[in-house]
Amino acid sequence: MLAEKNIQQTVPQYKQSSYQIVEFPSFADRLVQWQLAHGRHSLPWQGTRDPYVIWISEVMLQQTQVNTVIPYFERFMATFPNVAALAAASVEAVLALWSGLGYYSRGRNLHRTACILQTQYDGKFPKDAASLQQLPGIGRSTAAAIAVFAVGERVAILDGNVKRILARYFGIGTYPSEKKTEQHLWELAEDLLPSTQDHQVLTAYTQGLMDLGALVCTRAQPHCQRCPLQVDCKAYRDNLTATLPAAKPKKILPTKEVAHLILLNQGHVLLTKRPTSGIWGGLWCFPEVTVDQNGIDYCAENLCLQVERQTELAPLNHTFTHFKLTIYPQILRLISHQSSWKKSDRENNYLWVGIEEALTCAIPAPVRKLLLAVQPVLRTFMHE
DNA sequence: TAAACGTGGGA
DNA sequence: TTCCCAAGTTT
Repeated sequence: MLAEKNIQQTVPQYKQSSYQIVEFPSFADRLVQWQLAHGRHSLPWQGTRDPYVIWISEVMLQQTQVNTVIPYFERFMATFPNVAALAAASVEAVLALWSGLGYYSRGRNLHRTACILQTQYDGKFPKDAASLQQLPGIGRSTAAAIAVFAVGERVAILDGNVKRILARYFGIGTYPSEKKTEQHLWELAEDLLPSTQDHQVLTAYTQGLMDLGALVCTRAQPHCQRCPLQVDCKAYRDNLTATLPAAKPKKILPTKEVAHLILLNQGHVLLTKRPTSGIWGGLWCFPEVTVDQNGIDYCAENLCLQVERQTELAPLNHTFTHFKLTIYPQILRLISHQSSWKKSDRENNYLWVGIEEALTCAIPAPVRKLLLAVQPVLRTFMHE
């Protein structure tokens, strides 16, 4: 068995009998055995030690749930099967596949890192977590995950799953992302690592933390009956699983309002590329103006385009992590015989595209929603 | 260091 | 509806 040679950490209260020494399996041993029997083994990025595959999956999984990631991962691997293919692509092509997944700096950093690997590392990945962590978009926990799964390095991860498991197991009542608590959790995570260097054990252990967090030690209504750590879990003992880990301090989200101008002409829609910094960095969006700006005037003054008809659409609410946005969309149908209408082009960060093609571009989720809402309207126009 | 950075699902 | 937050990193 994989873990039997690794029974070293013990739970003191179980070996205090002077009549017989009962070695109770360590935290790590119980987790490893549980993972092998009950964990996930068939996710699309499992069963390989290819660091490229592991890297892409780990980055996609940052702050994103498995079921959301799977289709994105499949598309991404089919299009960019290796570092060379990713490095050879444009950032825009990468962001197009990232469209809808959120946190777009992840996509930009993925491309940056692929280029760095290609030009400075002979297209290969460094073999240790410390080196991996120097690459854009790879922090301490992601670097550790890649190093464990790819080469079996003995390093600790600390993601949301691990924070929740440890907060409950040790009965830690302070907010896990508060600096001092997080430092403590990193130390615990390192202390709990299996003492072996065995690749398969370290993989099962690391995967076991994620699987336990996702399947058993869930945020709401954890399944403690099925937990291999239940016997010495402080939160379970003290009936605190509902209150640990401590909730994030609440903040009231500010609300912003903007108008989005959906310019239509001859079956095409106008998109403009947002600056790299800020929300939706590097993505194609509708021209955005303040709610008190007149869309028709904006078109005339800034784009030299004459509007034939203006139609307001229902407001669209979109919530980010740090603010709420209400989008007031308006369709602006151009007078169709303007010689200059298609002059806006990629070099100016403007792009006229057919609506089907627009849906394949690097666009954020609300723009996709609006494009889908506008599709039938556009067909009506085409038939007039 | 606190804040920026997306989106969708579950309760 | 509203709130919480998920395989975090960067600035």
